Amino acid sequence: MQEKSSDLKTHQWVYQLLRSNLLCGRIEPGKALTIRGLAAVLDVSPMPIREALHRLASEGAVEVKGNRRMIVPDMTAEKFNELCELRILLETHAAVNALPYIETEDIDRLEQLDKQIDDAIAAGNIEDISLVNQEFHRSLYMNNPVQISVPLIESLWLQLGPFSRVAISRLEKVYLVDRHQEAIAALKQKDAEALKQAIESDIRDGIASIKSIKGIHDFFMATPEPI
Amino acid sequence: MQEKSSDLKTHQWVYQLLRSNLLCGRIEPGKALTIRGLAAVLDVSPMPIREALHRLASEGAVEVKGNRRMIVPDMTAEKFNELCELRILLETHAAVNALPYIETEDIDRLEQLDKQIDDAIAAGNIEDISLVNQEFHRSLYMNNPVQISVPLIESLWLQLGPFSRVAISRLEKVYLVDRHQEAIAALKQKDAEALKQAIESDIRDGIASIKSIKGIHDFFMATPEPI
DNA sequence: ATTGGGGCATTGTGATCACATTGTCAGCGT
DNA sequence: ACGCTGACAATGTGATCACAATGCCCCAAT
Repeated sequence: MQEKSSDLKTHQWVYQLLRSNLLCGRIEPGKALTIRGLAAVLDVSPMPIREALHRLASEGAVEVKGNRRMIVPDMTAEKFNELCELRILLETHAAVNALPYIETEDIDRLEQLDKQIDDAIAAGNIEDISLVNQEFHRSLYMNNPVQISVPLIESLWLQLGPFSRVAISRLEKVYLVDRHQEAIAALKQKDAEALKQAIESDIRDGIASIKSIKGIHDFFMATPEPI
Repeated sequence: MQEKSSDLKTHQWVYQLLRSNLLCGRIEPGKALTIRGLAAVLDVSPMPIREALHRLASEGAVEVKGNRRMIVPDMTAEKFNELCELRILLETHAAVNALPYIETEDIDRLEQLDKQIDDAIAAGNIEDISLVNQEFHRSLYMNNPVQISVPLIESLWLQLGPFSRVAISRLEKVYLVDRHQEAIAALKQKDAEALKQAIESDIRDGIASIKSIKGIHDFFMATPEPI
């Protein structure tokens, strides 16, 4: 567990902590979260936990069940498809709209991040793969000074995160056609259509590899597993 | 001010109250919101206000400035364009994905809502126009049992709401090609492409009428008004 | 008259407490 | 042995309090 940075409000620290743990899947779907429980673990009062948890709930990262329980939502096949479709819609839009603002130093940073992803894949560090991959996408989209879409995209990531981890951990090997290289090439050529295709392919590759997992249907709650 | 329904948590009541006031533009851009101030007005403790305000902040409806002040964000021309583009992306997607689930009784409800909009326009009730129009769109998209996109769309509405009101109030007359009728016709025929076109045209009509307002640039903060 | 400083008011934050509601489980009755 | 009931534990919620930080404003000094 990371130390709390001193110039950060407690509720922000809690939020970022929970958020990053959800994004990289360290908190699993179905996990129950209680205010007092987390307060005891993190050694703060229940108040900042409430704030963080409610914010995550409003972003769809946790689900408030009935009147008492908060859990990390289970994934269904339909939800998964919809989340991926929305990722493609929003992220291709965000990428194309960031394109005019890309400088060479931004491309350098993206190449550096892509290298970090390769390292994480080589090391088999699933949590780093998720986090650095998200950082790659985010630092691409953030070049657009008008930031409306990134929070929406991150909401999708939050909902996909916990499930992705359990899914990816079932992959024997994370193969990747390097769509990030295609995206970087498109950035260098200022080719919006190629960039859009690269981002969409990148996302679809992830979907395809998850769907190729044997027994993946066991992880979808709403899809009754075949006998 | 509406009475608090008894089976509603206080913070939910506050949230919905602020939210609907933002959506219909009853709270203007630049308006400063303080926890204690609202607590005094609504006669509740500061705690549920904090919750509601922070949630609205995470949805982009209010902006936390520096360390102390919370204000309703000002609109810029660039933000406005991006918000509208994202509305088109997400809402056409949501409409098309809701199409398979539309029953005849759903269409009845939509026609009823469309009629309410006409009444509100005839009465010149700007707040009702906004609220009922949003209800029309929402009740269309909500037919899809997989609800991921609606919260994202509502976040866009929240950011557009306060600005729309001051803009629409400058329209001498709210003319409307009735795109809702086109949408309803597309629903009846189960024509996805026509539905998509109707929704996109509906949104673009709104943009066009706002952009046609003389002196509209005075409302965009980032566009310096001519001397 | 203008400007800088100091004190007061206001604000957000977080801890603690009190309370209502709900889940859980032991113990009793059948 | 099974089911119901009542009490206790746990949980979310909201109010109140204390505190630090920031803004504001009046007053004094130049």
